[in-house]
Amino acid sequence: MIIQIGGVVAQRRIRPPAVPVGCQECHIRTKTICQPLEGDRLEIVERFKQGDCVLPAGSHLYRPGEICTELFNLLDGWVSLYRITESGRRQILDFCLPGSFLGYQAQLLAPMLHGAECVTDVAVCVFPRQQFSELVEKNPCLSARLVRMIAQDVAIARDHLTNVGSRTASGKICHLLLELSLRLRPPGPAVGDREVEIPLTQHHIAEALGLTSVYVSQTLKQLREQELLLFRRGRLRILDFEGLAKLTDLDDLLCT
Amino acid sequence: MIIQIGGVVAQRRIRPPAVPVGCQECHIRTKTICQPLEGDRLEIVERFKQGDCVLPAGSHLYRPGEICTELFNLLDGWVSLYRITESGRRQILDFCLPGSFLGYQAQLLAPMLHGAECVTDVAVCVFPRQQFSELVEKNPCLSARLVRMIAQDVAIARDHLTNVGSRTASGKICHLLLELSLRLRPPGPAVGDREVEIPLTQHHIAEALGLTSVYVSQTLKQLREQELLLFRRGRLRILDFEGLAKLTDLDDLLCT
DNA sequence: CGCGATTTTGATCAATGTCAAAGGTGGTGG
DNA sequence: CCACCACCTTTGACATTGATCAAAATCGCG
Repeated sequence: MIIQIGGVVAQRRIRPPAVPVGCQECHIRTKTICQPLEGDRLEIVERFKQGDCVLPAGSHLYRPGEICTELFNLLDGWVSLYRITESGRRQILDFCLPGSFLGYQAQLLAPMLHGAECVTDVAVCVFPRQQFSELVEKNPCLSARLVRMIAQDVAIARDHLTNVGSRTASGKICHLLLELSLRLRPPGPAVGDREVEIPLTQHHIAEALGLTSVYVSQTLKQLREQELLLFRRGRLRILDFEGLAKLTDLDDLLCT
Repeated sequence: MIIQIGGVVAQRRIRPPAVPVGCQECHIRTKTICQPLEGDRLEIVERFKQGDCVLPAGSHLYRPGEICTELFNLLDGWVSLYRITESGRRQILDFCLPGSFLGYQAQLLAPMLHGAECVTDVAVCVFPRQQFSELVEKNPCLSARLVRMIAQDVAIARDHLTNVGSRTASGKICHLLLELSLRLRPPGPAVGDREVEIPLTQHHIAEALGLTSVYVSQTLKQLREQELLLFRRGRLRILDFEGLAKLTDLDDLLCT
């Protein structure tokens, strides 16, 4: 079943989002909460699941302060998690890639502490929020998986905090882009100068790092001139991996 | 049993740390991981626990990159969690109060991603790390509790990220101090102008907010002159709650 | 071709960092 | 009880990073 949610405002469309046919064929199964379920046991989530849903870039899965009645497995596309401060500034907390489990928070049924906006066109698999605690309680393996996923979120949030709190603008930008490029190609030490697709606006980068988009533009220019990296129109090319390593601690990136 | 750990360098001693006699009498029992265990069932952790330990201010429970063989329940005192960047700067991630459960991370047995340093003299209750996963698996109620505690850590880390990424220096300082004062007196709307003890150095505040300690000093002076708040020698007095509310979003604070 | 969104550029300004030195404070030992 | 010392805080002058404002250039798309 395909269900429909939320707003409009389409923008960044890389390719049509892919929706798998069933949990068995789901390409993100091993990355998300469903990972511990094998073979027959996949039915547990298959029956629980509400349906799939495709959303255009710019639409919101949920907004901060809102009561949200679903939980989401990101199947395809990029989503940004964000908060809005009293002054109206928007702080992006994280960029989520396929396999992310979105919408969980300590007080499950309370108003959302953050929002989730589609950066690109997106496909999600939707769970009902109400019965989720029950599902987890009945399946201890899911709860172990949940702990690990959330603990990972802590590590990521702290990594971003460290980045935003203690690096200079160019350091922040390099760290963020490197982090994303590593998340996109997890395995091995293969770090050539190949390109990766990072469908973000300079404005997105600015909002994630607590900078202005014009300063991001200027800093990216410098990085280009220093032949460290090249980021244009959603494509990142890493020119000098060694040089970047000095600017931004790679250790962090490897262990998150 | 009292066991001994770690370094020296005593400094900020408010009062001697309190170590409870047994889990039954433990004053932080309901705040930490042990919360779901009642009556007889407390034995589960009582048998598991390795012992208690008192540490002087300035000593480390564990350092980043280190293999740590314990997990800690903070019984008394304040602890800072921090990371060190390639440039040597230290970013404080959080200040932990009694009841915090310290040292858990996604890859339990991997080197620690952050360090934990005692801000004041501290008392902790020590768990062995090796068998912890097993303990949790055998007791589903603990795993549910663990999920909630870690999810809370995510919310806190994101709150700090928002603070550091999107507020001005005075906004950051107010937010941090207000957050801490609310954590110290959780219940009700009682917010007089009474004092709270916040045993932090201006340097601690600077390291948590990505500022310099001299700028923290200057900004605190301004806040004093604007009669918003008064922070001196580890004591915070809130002078103008309304005024502060405009500078720093209180909603966040209430829901974390 | 024309429009909205994004990126770039240049000029100027404000916030925060850096450096250096002087006061305070509390703890310790004589 | 006093003197000293380490650490913490304050102050002032100055340097730098990054923000702001405004306008032009570019891009993607219909």
